[in-house]
Amino acid sequence: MKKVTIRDVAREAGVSVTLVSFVMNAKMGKDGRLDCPVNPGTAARVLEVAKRLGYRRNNAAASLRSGKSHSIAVIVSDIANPFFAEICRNLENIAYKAGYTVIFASSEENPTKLEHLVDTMVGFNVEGLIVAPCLGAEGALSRAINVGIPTVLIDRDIPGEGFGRVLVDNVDAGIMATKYLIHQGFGKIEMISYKLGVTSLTDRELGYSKAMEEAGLKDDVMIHRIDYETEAARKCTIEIFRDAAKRGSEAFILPTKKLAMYSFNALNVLGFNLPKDFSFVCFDESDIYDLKKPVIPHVVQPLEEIGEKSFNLLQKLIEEQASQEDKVVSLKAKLVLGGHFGAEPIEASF
Amino acid sequence: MKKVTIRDVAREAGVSVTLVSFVMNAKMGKDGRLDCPVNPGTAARVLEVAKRLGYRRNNAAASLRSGKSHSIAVIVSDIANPFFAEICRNLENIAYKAGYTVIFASSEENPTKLEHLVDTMVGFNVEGLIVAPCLGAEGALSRAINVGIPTVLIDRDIPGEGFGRVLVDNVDAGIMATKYLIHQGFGKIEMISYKLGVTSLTDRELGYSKAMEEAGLKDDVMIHRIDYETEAARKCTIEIFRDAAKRGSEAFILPTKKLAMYSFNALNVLGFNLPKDFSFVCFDESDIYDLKKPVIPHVVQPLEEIGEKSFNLLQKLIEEQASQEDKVVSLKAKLVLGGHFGAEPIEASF
DNA sequence: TTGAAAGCGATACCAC
DNA sequence: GTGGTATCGCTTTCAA
Repeated sequence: MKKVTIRDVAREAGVSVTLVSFVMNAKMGKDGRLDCPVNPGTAARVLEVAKRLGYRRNNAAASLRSGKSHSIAVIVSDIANPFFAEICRNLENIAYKAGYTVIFASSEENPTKLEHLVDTMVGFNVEGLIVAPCLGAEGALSRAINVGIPTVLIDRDIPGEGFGRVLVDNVDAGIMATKYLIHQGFGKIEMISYKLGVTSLTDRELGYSKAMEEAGLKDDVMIHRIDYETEAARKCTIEIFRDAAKRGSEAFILPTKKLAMYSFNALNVLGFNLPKDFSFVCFDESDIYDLKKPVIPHVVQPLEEIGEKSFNLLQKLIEEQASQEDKVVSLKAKLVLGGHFGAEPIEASF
Repeated sequence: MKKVTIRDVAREAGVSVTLVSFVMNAKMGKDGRLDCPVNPGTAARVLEVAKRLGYRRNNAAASLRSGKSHSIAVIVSDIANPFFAEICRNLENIAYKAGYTVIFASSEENPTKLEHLVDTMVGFNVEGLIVAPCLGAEGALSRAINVGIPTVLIDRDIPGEGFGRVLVDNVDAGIMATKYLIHQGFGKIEMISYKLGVTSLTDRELGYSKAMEEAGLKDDVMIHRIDYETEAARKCTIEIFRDAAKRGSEAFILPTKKLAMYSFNALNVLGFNLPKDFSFVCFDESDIYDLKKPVIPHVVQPLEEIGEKSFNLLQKLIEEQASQEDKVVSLKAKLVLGGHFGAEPIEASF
């Protein structure tokens, strides 16, 4: 019931605490023996006693003394968002293999909470941070950098020196979605977006506009910007589609999954059908995209790569081996045209 | 760049470390003043210096000394599963309001990893654990209990004394789903499940069998058990439905979202339609359930309640105020028959 | 190979 | 109200 310390183990095994510390921290050499300056017999005894007594190292003490914790923190803006959840999962896997423990936390798009979380994490002596910054995160994250905590930004960019960055090229994603529709023969292509103003969205908008202009469709550019996740936003979407039919719109780009859901709902309510009445290019992943026939084209981000690259970068940063050009990783999104369930997804570049 | 300690603040403010500690831990009283035995002027000076120097408390040190960390750990079996992600989000919200920081981790259904995580968390001096145990978790969790770490089990049950438990009544959920279909006039009702053998699934199977027997349909009970998330499992599902048509089956209960997805896929492949060819009752939540017309009946678990109740129970456990009957919380699942998007979901009890 | 002893940065107890 | 100081459990010299 009460805590077993290194001293208890030392006393019971008849050795010094130093020895116990050595043994407990030794890693297995390739020859299956502990690579530490301890007599194998002694080591074995220590191990046995530690196990018998149920000893567990107190990380707080260890990390207080050593300044290392062998753990990193990942702070996303919403852990319940499958997009982030999947990144977290991959990240955790990679980090685990590298011997790091990952602590997750969710800022819920709340800068105060984010600040609190950063403080807590830094207080835990985590060796680095991977953060999907919410609005207003600059202050807290700059401070983290300033006290020497390596920090990698994912998904959204914010201004600031010293951050590592693993970002998806959202301008390219927007261009790709638009070009695909143009290639399909559509001209009256519109986009529904949020008023939010985060880089991931504004970049997609930019890509859309660019591609339209390049195709000589500048005058047909139409971006509807609705509120972020409110009931009004859902209703607003219905109105957009009601008018769209009158306007003769042919296709829509829905730059987030939620926007796609609002749109499906609108079609349902208005009695429209895909692809008879409109063509869509959606973003992210949804059961619906895959199950519709034909499959709804959707742009997916390389979640696995985001997890992997961000951890690798952070590790380099921690070990102070990151060159200036290592510090920005740009990834490409992919347009998926097929692949419901078992079938291989068909990827396309436009 | 280098770390600012409590001593630096004390020296700079011309007071003792004790004073600084008092001030840094003081909470705001309702009168907007710090409720600690410190001269307000002194306190203000300390606060100012702390801010100017960029002081942050070192949690490792604080928790080493006090044995408290004001943080809890939540370990789920798969953080990328929306079911768990949503629970985590709710949990975090409640805990945050109660002044606790939550650390999330994912065991990836791997008992070794779970053990490692429990050790790390305990090492961080977390004050309690909320765990969705994977298979083989008994050992690690019993040890946690034995060293006095309050632990609450969610989603799945495992044997063992001392755990708090917040579980959904899955037998009831199975009964509810079955009764609904019977009430709709179906008799040839089947279930597709996994070979897995975790309580959440076996209880749903049990509920199904019970309800069928009660309705005098004992001879029609048919449970197909497929492999867990393999390509073979998906294909197997197709065969099940091919045969089902010949057999004259009328309805299916799909006790997880993934099983529902396999089934939708099978219908697609075979050219069957809902509800023309079969009727479904699914589990969990999916964009598809809501968007189909009519909405596909599905059984949902009270995710918010699971988060809330498990934290509350853990807090009681930590404060040693949990009576024996507090330690088991049983929640009911709900059958949702309508409510795509904005509309209020229609709940039914059968 | 082994051990003694000096801290890491807070808190908590006790004096003043 | 304020300050001195003994820990918390571990890692890490440094000597033996």
